[in-house]
Amino acid sequence: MRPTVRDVAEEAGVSLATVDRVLNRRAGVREATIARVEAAVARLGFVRDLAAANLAKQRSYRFVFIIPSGPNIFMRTLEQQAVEAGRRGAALDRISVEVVPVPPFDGAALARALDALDTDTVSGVALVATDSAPVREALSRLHAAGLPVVTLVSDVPAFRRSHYVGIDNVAAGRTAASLIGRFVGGRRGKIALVAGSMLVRDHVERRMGFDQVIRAEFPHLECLPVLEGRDDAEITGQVLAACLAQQPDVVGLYNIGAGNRGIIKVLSGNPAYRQLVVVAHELTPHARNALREGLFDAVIGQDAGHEARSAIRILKAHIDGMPVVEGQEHIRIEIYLRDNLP
Amino acid sequence: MRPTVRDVAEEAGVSLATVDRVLNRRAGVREATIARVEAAVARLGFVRDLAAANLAKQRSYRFVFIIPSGPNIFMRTLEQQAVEAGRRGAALDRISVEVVPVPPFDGAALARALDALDTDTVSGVALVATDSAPVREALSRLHAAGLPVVTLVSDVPAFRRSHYVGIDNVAAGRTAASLIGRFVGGRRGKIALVAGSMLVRDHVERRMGFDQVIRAEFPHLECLPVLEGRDDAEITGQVLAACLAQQPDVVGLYNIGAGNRGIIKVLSGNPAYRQLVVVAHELTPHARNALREGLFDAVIGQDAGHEARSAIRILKAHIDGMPVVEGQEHIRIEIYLRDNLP
DNA sequence: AAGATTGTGATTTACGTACCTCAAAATCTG
DNA sequence: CAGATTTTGAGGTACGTAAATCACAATCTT
Repeated sequence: MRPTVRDVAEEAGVSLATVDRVLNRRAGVREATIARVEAAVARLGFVRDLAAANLAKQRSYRFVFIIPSGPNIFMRTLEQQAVEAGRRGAALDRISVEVVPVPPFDGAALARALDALDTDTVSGVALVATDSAPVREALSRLHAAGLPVVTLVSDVPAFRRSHYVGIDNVAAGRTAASLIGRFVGGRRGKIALVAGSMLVRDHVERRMGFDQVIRAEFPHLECLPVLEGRDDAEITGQVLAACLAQQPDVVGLYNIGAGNRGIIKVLSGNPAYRQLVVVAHELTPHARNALREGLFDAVIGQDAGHEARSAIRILKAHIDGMPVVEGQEHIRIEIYLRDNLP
Repeated sequence: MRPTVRDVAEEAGVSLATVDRVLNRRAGVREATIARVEAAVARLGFVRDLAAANLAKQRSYRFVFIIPSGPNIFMRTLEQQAVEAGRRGAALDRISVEVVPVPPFDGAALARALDALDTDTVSGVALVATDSAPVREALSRLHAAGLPVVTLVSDVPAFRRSHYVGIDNVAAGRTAASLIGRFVGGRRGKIALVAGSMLVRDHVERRMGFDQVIRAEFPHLECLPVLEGRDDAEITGQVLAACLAQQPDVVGLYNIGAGNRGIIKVLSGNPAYRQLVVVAHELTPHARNALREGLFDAVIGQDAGHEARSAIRILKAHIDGMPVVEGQEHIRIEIYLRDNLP
């Protein structure tokens, strides 16, 4: 049988109340006594039964997810997964999840949303970060209030948040470059790059990683300046169409951000574009179709459901003072070809 | 506040004891009363608090993982992850995990191990299945005894087990073929295939998927007969070396099973072999090095930690009568290039 | 109709921890 | 050494469910 607090009390030769004071770091216990209790805990290998503890504590967790609004399908999936994970968590643990939408690429709006949070009733925050000064300040305020903060998908400097949940975007960019470079197969030419905005870290980092590898390993390829599509299918389509019309020797295309629908529309509009090696992000239904039809050659994905669940687990672990299981929370760079579509 | 059994009792106009009988499907309640209680449950949206229930029940879960012994690093990782997940589970839920080693590729031994399980004290079984008649029969016996059974990595026919935790091996084979086909870049030639044994389903399925895609999409490539390395580095190395020495026009290599060490030794022994496009399975330290050095071109992986945790969650869900969260338990086919190594 | 069987209710204890109160003991202060 | 203060002990209640006991009523047997 597992040892209980009673066993610890007996082993340490103190009362149950004292063990309780030590375990819950309440004041009013002499150093020497604390040491005795801790020794007993160690000797018995006592581990607090979290289920029973939470039952007694009647603790509940109120988590807020701040996610960009708009048609970005990945963000919508993330939102939906967060809500669903919350619904499920409500049954087992006492978790509730609320989603607060904010306009995309708008640091000021995000900062306002952060400042509007009631730090007394909210127990943790997960957000897709736009990396700007007001956001960083707002995060510092949350940190000061003792709220755990998790960044999703796109990060901010490490000391502003408790944890980052998302892929390594530099590595994702490198991967995209490697795939395009190898799939192009020795031909020389230019590569078109489309991002949402250079105001979000994830896009900046992907671009960086991409550049690195192209320069180092595929010097016969050349990256064109990054187009900005604001993660909007319309705009993305327009800027890409203009670029392709103007540049004759494009052999590859890397869509760093969202707006795959716009890309697909342009590509399927001109048979010549089928030759292009295309890599995009996020396995949305559109991207999946494009892969199946050979319009896209690879898609780099990340598991929105995993990220939502992971964020919740991490916030909860921070509050409970439990360690985070790194292996479980690491978000992988997924590569999809036509052949491993789930 | 969440409704409790008391609320349900009041709402249904019956006593707590009756509610308890209905909820736990105990005998001695009239149909009409059962219906009334169930209506009340539905009306209030009552969900039993599993933590409290397990606390009261003093229920504990004893899970047995049956994993092939031997030097196969992936299997060793799986074992270690299972033990670790069990250690962690001991604190929260009351989970214990034991690992039973069996000789690899030995259906009779596996069947004996299954039959040796004490179905009274074991609450669930996870196994890496060798697919043979005695194993299928032993699984049927476990099923009859009411034990949930999860297959890991390699499957058996669906009605013999409760759930399969692992990648879609046919798709994995297709993915390998697609990568090799595209990386070869139009050259024509032969592809060497090395598996552990054609007695395990995962290897058979990978091979099938691989063949499919090569035939359909890369007709200029030809698959050589499958070599069997018994997931052993020594043997794998020997059969591969012999094959390569004999076949002059091999352009690609797919290692379906383990024994990457043997492959690497052969490849690094002859500079000419550096030209080969090589795809292997499982991101072991050796495979990782080989990727980094360009000896391997891609590695197809699966997350052993995820699989171990997933198996435990699924077994527990079966016992608790809770639904399985498919999205969470789906094991992805991971593709690793030099650039997205974690 | 007496006895057996079955359905139901009321009540209690238990699980392991948190947290509260009140009193007693130990230690410190002057 | 008295008085003040800090530390410790004893005991209780609570969390939400499981499960047991006992009592009684309703229904069925013969």
